[in-house]
Amino acid sequence: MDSATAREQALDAAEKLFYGRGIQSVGMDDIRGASGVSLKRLYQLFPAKEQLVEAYLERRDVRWRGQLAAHVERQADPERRILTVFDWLEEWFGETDFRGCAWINSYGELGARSERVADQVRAHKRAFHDYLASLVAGAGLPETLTGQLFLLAEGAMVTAGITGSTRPAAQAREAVRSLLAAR
Amino acid sequence: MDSATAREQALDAAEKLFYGRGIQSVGMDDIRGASGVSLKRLYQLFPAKEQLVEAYLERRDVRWRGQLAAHVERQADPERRILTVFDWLEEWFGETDFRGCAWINSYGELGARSERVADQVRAHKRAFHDYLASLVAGAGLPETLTGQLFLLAEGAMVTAGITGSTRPAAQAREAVRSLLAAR
DNA sequence: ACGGTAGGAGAACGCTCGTTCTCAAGTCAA
DNA sequence: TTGACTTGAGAACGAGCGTTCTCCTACCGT
Repeated sequence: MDSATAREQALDAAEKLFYGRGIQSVGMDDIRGASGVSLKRLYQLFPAKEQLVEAYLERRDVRWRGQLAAHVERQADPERRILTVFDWLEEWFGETDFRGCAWINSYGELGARSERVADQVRAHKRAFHDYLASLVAGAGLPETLTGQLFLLAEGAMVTAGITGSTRPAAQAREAVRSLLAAR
Repeated sequence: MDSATAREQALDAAEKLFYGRGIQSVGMDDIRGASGVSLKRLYQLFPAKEQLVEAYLERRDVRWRGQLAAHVERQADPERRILTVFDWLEEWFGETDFRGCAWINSYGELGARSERVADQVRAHKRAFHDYLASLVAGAGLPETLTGQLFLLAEGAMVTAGITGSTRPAAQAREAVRSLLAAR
């Protein structure tokens, strides 16, 4: 097994376990067991657990935002695009292994102790916020809407994570519809 | 020192440390050091750490909702009351030791491992949701508004916690104003 | 004064887990 | 074939921490 695939397998296992059970309750030995990558190899690729955590969050960030953007881009109408964000959230919330927002959860777990993780969470949220801002600008809507959409999306993510329901997505989408109509 | 005050001091220390640094990174010995309550006494009062965590979350829940209600009740106008919720959030976000919502953070940390903690978080959020529902009903507004207010409040809490800014409260309040005006 | 109880300080125990080490097996160039 | 190198399996190490235990001191009723 070459380095690149070992790295991918390690990250696949890390993502599944960290996201599903929390970061602190998953040991490096669990990662080894789930990935088939030996401890020695793991520590060659990621000299400490924290770096594996960072790599996990970063890879997931790229994928998460990529999938959202791919879904939204299927819509041509600029105003529809905004609503489609919440359709995508609803699909995500419905996945069987959905357990809330990985970054919000990581922040709750490690935000107070690891400045690197806290920075990554802030960067991810800023990127999501900026993406919403681009959709708002693309629809010719006032900037002030961006923060409101963002809060509704964040509230939906955290609530869906805690309750296990997909309903917050629909509620947020209805709120967005009202906000759009009010203009 | 009698049992009741030892219990209060233990809970005071637990709340300060658990909320400020996260639950898992605070040891029972830290609680002893901060409270002045000996380990023996601590384990008489709370036979295991998990029960101290539960007592911390429960006491904070009662206080948090009590303070919110006390603040809101100073407003007579039913519609103003709804907006006042977000004024109170803004004050809370501005406290120097504010570090996000204790329940959202606890859920991120322990939700996957402790069913008791997860239940307490869900109960707290349900109680907050029901309180908002009572305000909405008191103002004669449609029920569907409740979930939207709730999502805005949750989004504001989580965003203020991550960014350290009070701004999400004002943004959420503006969104609520729009939603109220749209009726 | 004195025996008994409670409480405190902190050592001790046992487990988990991040990280490193050992050792044997496999690989490849010469 | 040989010898240097890499790798994997898993033991070992060391720290942190939840929990319990030991021992000593202080206080209480008689």
